Amino acid sequence: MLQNLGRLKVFYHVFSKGSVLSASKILHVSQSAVSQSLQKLEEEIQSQLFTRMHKRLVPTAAGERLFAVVHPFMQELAGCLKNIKQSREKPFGELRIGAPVEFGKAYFPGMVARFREQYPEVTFYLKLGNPATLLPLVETGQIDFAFVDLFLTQNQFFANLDIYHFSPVVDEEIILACSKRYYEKQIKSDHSFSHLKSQQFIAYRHNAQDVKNWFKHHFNKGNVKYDVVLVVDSQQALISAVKHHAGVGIVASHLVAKEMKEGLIVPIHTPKPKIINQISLVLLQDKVPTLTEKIFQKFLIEKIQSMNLFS
Amino acid sequence: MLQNLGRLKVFYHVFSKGSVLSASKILHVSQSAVSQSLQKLEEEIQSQLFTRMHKRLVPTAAGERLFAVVHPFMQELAGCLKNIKQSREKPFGELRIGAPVEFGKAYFPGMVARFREQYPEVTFYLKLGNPATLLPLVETGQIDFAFVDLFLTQNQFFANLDIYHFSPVVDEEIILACSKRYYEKQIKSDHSFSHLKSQQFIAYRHNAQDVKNWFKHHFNKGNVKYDVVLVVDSQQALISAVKHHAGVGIVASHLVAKEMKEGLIVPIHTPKPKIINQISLVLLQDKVPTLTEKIFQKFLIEKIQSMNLFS
DNA sequence: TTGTAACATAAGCCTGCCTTAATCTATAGT
DNA sequence: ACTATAGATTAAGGCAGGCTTATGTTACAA
Repeated sequence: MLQNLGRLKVFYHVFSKGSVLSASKILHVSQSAVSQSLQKLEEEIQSQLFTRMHKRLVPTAAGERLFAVVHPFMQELAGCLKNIKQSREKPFGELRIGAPVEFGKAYFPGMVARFREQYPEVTFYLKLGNPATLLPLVETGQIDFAFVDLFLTQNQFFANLDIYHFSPVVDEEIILACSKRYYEKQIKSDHSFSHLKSQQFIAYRHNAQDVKNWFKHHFNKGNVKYDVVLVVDSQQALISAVKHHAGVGIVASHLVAKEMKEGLIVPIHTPKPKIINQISLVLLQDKVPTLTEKIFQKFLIEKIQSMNLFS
Repeated sequence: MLQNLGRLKVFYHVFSKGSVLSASKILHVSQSAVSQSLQKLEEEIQSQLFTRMHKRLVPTAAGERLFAVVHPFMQELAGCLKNIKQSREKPFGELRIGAPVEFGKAYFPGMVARFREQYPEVTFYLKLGNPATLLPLVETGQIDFAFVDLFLTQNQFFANLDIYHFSPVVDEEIILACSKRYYEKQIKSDHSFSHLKSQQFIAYRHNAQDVKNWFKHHFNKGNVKYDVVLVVDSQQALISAVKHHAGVGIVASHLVAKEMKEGLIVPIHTPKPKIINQISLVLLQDKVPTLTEKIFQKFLIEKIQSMNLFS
């Protein structure tokens, strides 16, 4: 490896201009400085880079070879620095964002599209997943920030949560729901634990973690085996199953607001307060957000809150 | 443009190792020096490149972007320097060579093949042309050296011939020749100027510069208009034309040695000494030849001379 | 609580880069 | 032929900037 990269810059300009003097003007140093730098470089790689002709430097094969490497780099570097610089003045570049699957699927494409209307130079990388997958990505800088919901996975253990900064974005009401027909046939207004625990459940995992969480909250009962009749990978699928009377399931209330109004889907309440699933923006505690990040976060939060999920 | 490229090297290692300390070990400087360099760099581009976490640096988007440019460059640079270095120890890389058309066509392919058997890491770029095109390429470093013959174009004017170094490689005997049948029918042993100048000529240019040079040498007569019946672009074509009794033409004697021995082609002599076309190796006066160049030049000259063009 | 590991900061030294000035040399101009 | 000029190299010395040592800070482990 070369010990002094700075001399490559001198070489680059000398090669480009074919002259020490004009290079020295570009570099704002004396021609002597350029001459000396160049000699040091040649000494270092122990090869002539130019043959000295009167008032002119003619590149040797080694010089040509080196320039072929340095030239494109200088171009790219200049472009890269320009990008970094201009992303301080106006949003620019790729934003790498994590989000829960439902949240991401439901809101992100539209948000991104609308944001890009305003800031067309911003591109996106969207990683969907649960906190267990997203937080490590935030920690290692593989994504810039993430949205996470804490309910469905709230009982999982995360070490070092204090390296993150959480800011609540929106609250979802989490309910246990079933179709009206299922309710009338199976629930019959009996909201006791012993009755409810024997229902047929639609869950997101085979272990029914979401269901367990719901019962833990409402009855303070854990470690119960529930009858999971269907495992789904999305709330939309769950809602569809519920509509078809397949059983009861956990869902964000705003996603079934219409169905509840029409009486197709019925929430199952208990005396305990509602479960609120807090969706938070999470970023590294010490990270100074870039302009692009700040603007997009502001944009996204405003849009989401203006949608008023409880309406 | 970045003012201090050296700091990129520090950045590169810090990014690679994700740690100031381990970068400092690689760079053989103190941990503090690395820390300071990095801060200077961030200051210079006015963007954070890493978010500082406890005992760890996590790259930001800007850092990732910069690394994406610097990383491939460092790889290529290392490779390039390795190449340059090893081309000091054994022949390596591309040789860019100029040669006269005939000379190049006749000898080069075989030479290159045989050389590459011995030094397979050497590749070639061969530019065929006359001195008027080759010398400027040597001067501007676009080819490393060239072989030129001076006879056919000897009367052309070249400025600054003293920036080149010429070393004779081989002497060709240049003759005026025709077929035996043409000789017996048209020349009839009359080698006088007045008789010869009225023959039918095969030449390499419309202006018959080669023919003019021959008459200038043998009779000291210039500025005569000759009857050029055929213009060819190669000695092989000229030889073919001569064999078919089309007229007389200038050719290197060794190219028609066999035909002369068999009596098919006849040279036209005069009392003046033979014309010797000296083929020289030409390189820039001040250029220190690389190992690859020296070895190939030696190889080529030995091969050519061992062929003994006058045999 | 203490110890430790890793990064940041402070202060001063010293290397190495840059400047100025002189020298060299090929070309242009008279 | 003589001089002037322009561009490169060489030499010497000043000084900025990078490096080192020492200290501060902080989170994690024991």
